[in-house]
Amino acid sequence: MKRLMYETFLKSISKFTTLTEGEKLLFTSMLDFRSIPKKTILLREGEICQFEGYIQKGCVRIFYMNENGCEVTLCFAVEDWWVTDFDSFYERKPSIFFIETLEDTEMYVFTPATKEKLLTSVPKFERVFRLLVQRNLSAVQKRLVTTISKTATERYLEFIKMYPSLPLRVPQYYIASYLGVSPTFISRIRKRLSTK
Amino acid sequence: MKRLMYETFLKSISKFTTLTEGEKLLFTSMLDFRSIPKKTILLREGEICQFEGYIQKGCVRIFYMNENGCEVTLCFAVEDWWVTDFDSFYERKPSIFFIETLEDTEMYVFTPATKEKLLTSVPKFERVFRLLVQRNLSAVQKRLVTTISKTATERYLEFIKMYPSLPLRVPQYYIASYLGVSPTFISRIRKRLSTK
DNA sequence: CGTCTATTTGAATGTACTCAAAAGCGGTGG
DNA sequence: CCACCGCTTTTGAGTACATTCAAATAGACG
Repeated sequence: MKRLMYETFLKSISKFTTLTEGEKLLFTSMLDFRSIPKKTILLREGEICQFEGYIQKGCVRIFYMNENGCEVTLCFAVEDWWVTDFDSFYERKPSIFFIETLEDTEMYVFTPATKEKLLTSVPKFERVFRLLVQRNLSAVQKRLVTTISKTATERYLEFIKMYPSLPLRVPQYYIASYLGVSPTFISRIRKRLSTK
Repeated sequence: MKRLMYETFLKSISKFTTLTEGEKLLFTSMLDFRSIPKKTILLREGEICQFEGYIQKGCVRIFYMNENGCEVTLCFAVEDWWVTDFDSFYERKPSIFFIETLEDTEMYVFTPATKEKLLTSVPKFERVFRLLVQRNLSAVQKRLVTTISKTATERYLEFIKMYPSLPLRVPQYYIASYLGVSPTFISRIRKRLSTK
């Protein structure tokens, strides 16, 4: 019963390692299920992030808010993605980010305590999460390079190619804040592209 | 004798874990020492990265070269930093980056084989390197946010505050390519700042 | 249907870029 | 010691990409 719920989840972990039935049980027993309505703030700047979540269903974004109240979307996370502020969650530091749901969302979450327990009881998971973080790092590195060296139009095209479903799921101005472009200009980009 | 050479190195690892003498010996025995002249290319785009290096002395940069031959400096690494292309080194994939020395450099390096051996023989190191990668990720995330939301002048000021010694060590146009600004414009920024 | 939110459009502006030329700087050899 | 060469930085003029502000339009939802 419960095993079924975790199916996609365990499949996603199995990309990195092979788990015994016992380890699978241990893993899933550490997780809390949470169902969260749209537009809920899960973490505020200054708070210490208390969760590392695997998204079963829904959509979440991490964003930074600068002095002027201007937002930068660090990332979107949808089904089969992990979401947390690593720096805050693992180092117990106040976060500089906000995390909010953009849709009704279902997540399996670790707390710092359950995550630590998992890692110490099955060291194999250290490796799994190291690999996850490495992939994340590599993705952010590539995005940084793109942000620096491409025009807004190129970045927009790359974005819709990489995440074709997101423009249908989230407001356009969030995509603007992800690409580092004003909402106005996203609109003009789309217009230019559609007339060609 | 040899122990002394590794002193700063072991101190840097000890921030993350406590090591027994045996573990220290194992660790250091896995490392190769390399002395590399200035302006040596250590990794080319398309190659698989064969090293993960700890910089004892010198300066290295990782950069991306786009279609037009335009460079983006992903990062500079100096004393007490690690340098590798994670994605390429760990996943055995052709790199999209170049790595080159900017000064005569001394490094302790792992190969994929020695690194893997270290990780399997002392699982504790999985954690150490997970933490290192997490910090790296967190730094790149912050930089992405800065790159998106701040002006070139603000980014320049932030850079020299964070790395006061680098402008004295590396040519200005490398800093430009790190900040995502033309060399011409860095010059103008400096002029404007100096006349105020 | 009305209200609230999101997107589009126009006009004016600004930030940063390109290109080309000049100046500065450092090393090497005559 | 100076002259020359190559490399880096500076400067000027013109331009492009993207922003801001304000107003108009379009969509979504009760």
